[in-house]
Amino acid sequence: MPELPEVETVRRGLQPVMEGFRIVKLEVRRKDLRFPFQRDFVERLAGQFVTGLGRRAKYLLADLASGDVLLMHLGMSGSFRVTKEDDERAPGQFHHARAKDGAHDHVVFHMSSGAEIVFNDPRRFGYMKVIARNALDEEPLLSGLGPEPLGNEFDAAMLAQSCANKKTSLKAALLDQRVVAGLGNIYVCEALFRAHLSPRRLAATLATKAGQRKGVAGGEPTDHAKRLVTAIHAVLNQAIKAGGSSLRDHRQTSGELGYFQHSFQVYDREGEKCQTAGCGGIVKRFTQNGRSTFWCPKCQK
DNA sequence: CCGCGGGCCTGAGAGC
DNA sequence: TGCTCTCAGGCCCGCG
Repeated sequence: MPELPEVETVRRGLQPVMEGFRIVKLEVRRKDLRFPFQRDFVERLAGQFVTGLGRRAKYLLADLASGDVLLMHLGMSGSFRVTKEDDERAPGQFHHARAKDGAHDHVVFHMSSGAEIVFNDPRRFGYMKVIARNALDEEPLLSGLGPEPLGNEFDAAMLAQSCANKKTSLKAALLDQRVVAGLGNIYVCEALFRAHLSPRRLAATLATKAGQRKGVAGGEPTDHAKRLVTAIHAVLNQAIKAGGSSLRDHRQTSGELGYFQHSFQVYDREGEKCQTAGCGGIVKRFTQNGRSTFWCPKCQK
């Protein structure tokens, strides 16, 4: 479930207890998540010093002093919870709460910082994999990813160009991690709403006719493409500031809820009045490529 | 190559 | 209460 803002929130929560510390002990409580763990997974991580914690799209990447990188993905229901081992007996209710879903606590990192970091994932669509840093460029999980939506290289011209030859809807294009990496169903709906663009629109309409024929980078972005990039930036930055969105599973690593869900304007708001000033439309829902789309047919064109 | 639909899992909530 | 059905923030894979 986590999209870029949730993953970034998790990264910021883990960084202070992982970066600059050693993985004293690693518990792996099952043989697989989405994929089986590598045979040497534990031995390559146990005792290792973490030099940095980064993010690429919806992936977390922990750099190790050994030259390996630990790649982590939260799937739909993955989460990390941090507690200090030294205040372990303080919150009695904590142990109580943990016993409740302890069944899905699959991986536990015991850090030299004194932190205990538990990865919980009921649906097990998440996964972890250790890769040599110098083989990162050939890693199939990462190699197809498009630009970071908050990175410098992502702009209207680039978005228009990568949409120019697409035969899908704009909604599907934005969910395609090869076009832009990190958006998911919620933030695509929200960005399209804020840009007043229809999810049904053909993706290729973001480029001018000339740009579509040429298919050249730096070609001709339309005002629509500019508006969309602005909306994507805005919604992601606001969501990160709010600690992400907590619908079902996502929490900050401290256990606190994110609160961007209160700022959704269309997602999960079917039947509500459109929030665009003076619009008066009603938020509708329909299915596109097997996913729910929420939008206002009146002001999104 | 591209786009789509199925499948992977569990749990929450609605309706009966 | 409990059963059945639908749906969920993602992404890999096989098919046409």
